[in-house]
Amino acid sequence: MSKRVSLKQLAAHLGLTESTVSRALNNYPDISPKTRERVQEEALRLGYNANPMARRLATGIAEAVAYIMPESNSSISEPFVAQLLTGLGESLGHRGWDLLVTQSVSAEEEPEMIRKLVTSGRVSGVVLSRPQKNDARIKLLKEAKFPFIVHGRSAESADYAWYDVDSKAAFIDAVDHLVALGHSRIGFIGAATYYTFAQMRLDGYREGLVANGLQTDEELVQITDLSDDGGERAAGYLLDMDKPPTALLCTTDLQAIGALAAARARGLAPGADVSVIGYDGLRLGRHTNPPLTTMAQPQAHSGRQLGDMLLAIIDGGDPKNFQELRRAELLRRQSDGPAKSGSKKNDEVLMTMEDKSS
Amino acid sequence: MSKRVSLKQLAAHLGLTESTVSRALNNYPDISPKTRERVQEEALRLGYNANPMARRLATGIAEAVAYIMPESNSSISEPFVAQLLTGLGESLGHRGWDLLVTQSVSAEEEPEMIRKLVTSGRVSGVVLSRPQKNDARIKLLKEAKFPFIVHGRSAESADYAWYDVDSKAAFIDAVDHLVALGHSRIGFIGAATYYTFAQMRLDGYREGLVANGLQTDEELVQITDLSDDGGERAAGYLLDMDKPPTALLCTTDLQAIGALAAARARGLAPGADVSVIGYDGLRLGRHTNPPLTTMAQPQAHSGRQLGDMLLAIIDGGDPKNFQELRRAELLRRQSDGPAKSGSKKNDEVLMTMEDKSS
DNA sequence: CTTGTCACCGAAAGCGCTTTCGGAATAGCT
DNA sequence: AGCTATTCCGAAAGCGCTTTCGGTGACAAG
Repeated sequence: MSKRVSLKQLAAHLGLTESTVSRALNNYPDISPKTRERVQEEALRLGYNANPMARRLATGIAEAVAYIMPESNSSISEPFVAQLLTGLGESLGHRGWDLLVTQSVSAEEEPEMIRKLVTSGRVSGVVLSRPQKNDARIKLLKEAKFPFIVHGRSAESADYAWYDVDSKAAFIDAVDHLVALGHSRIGFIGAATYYTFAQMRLDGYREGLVANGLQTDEELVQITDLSDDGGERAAGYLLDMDKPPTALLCTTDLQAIGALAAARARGLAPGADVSVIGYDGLRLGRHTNPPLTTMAQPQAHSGRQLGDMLLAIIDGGDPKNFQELRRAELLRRQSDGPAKSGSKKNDEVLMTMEDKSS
Repeated sequence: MSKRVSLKQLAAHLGLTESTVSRALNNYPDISPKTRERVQEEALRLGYNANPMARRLATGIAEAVAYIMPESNSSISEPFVAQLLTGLGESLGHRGWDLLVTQSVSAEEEPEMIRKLVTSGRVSGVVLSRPQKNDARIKLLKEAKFPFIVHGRSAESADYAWYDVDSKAAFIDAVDHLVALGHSRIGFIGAATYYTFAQMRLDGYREGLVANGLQTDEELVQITDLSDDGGERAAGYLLDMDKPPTALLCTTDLQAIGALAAARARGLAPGADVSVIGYDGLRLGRHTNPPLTTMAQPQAHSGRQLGDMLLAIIDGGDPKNFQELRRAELLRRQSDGPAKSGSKKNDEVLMTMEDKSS
């Protein structure tokens, strides 16, 4: 195992001062190209690597970024963490920075945790996810003028950096789609609306109804928790109504999967007897019964994107310039279909749908 | 925002030296209880927190641990990362240590990455997952005498720390179960056997057959990749044989989910016409068609456990003393059932099964 | 009253880097 | 040749802690 070689040793090898060597390695302009090259070659040869802690202490730069994991009480609360972390790590890796992962013990202590993280100087920036509408953490970070970026948005999102998918638009699209299929009585399965994403999806649902000239029956919106069980309960309630909805729009795929179960349990075939649409585009939706139609969000490079944006902010960029809104797309599998009532009308509609997708 | 207060300032407030204050805070025995208390109170009052980088530089302790993420090319390759990270973070949090997440760009560069991680001094220990049978990283870490723990095992697992589930035993159990259901022609869907877990599950399958006096038909074992698609392909191949197996044992739930799809595509009802058993105990298996029977591994506290064990090793514990083997348990849902041939015999068997589980 | 013994705190030297500043050598100009 | 302007490197002071080592005062023992 190669022993660690210090700056001092490297300098001795070269017959130079530590300070000169340091500046040579850091590309200071006051070092002659010749010695710079000589130094860098020798550094490579000896396998020199600056001690990060020493550098961080001297420069005051933590060279690290923290990702705040969303509370994982609901098992698969954030289905894409692994992917996200990979992307973040990739982005940070280019600079040789570290990716820290932290989570709050409880929601109440989260602001305090953030404060500690910020003042401790262990990180140069923070990535937040699943913000609430009025998120104390965001407020805190803004006041502290600490670099951060949010995966998602809060109610006031004008003056900080974020990366989000326009789930409101997605839900409008979903309603449009269902209406085009002949549905007029559409149920909504939501989540606690202190989460911005939950609120936005509900807003999209409502706007979609209005845009299509449909009445909004408040009985049809059920707020529950973000799990399959929650979806199952809510769907059960809706389907057991006297005049049940013919379609169910769910805030997450996980809820939608639960809704599928609720429908089947009542002898209803999702896709034929009742339409169920989720949101996320989870791959596992391909294997549900039936395969789940969903609004698929572009997940591919979000981690990479978040990382790059955050780094730009840390470098002094104005957070306001780093806001990116992506769109989700309808991914039709088999849990949606024409409404049961009118048949001729539906056929027409289906054709227009196909036209649309082609 | 509370400005950072330095040791110097704190010392000035107290009319003491930095060194005294430092030792008071670190509970050195040569500080009188009275001043120790006074110091600690004032530190709390002023919100003093030592600069981590300075402390780490001075002590030479990185106060951090790295989790090496498995390559996530197959999307849900490690379904439990979030949970694992939560547990690890919890364990480390008690000490105020950081959790770093890294991943290798490519499998080839992974040893080099590990070497960098170790020599850089950024972490005090490492958590590895998904080891290969002859894992270069483990070899490296052992030679460097660097603290680490493995989530899983390699071929030679005697002299390092690990936490694993006995998937070999699990697969023996699974075979027993299928045999008890009357199956004698059992297919196996595996993964590349350079992964230890893949090899062990295959071993379990084979041993289970032998133990039940069954022939091992090498045609019945199909190695494929760790995805639903892989499972689907392999299952398709097996089910299309002239004399197809009546049961399919899959290395992961994801593969099993694919196998379910393959069966359905051929008009076979999993659970009735063909039995499919997975491994992992993914929650989403509750919602497949039909719900997936699986060998559920105890996942609850593995992260916590790994963290605690690693810390103990970093504290000087002998790695050999930190090896923990857990058992997986059969979680019967609906994708398994009696073999189609003999009926009377199956009924008997089912009764014994129920006895067993009660 | 002296001496030895603790208990307790201060002084100072690091930890391994970065960065400002100044100064010697060289180059550029008249 | 004389002077200023560059170019390039060394000296030294940190960054904010920890930790060893002495040294002072108090106290008990002689």
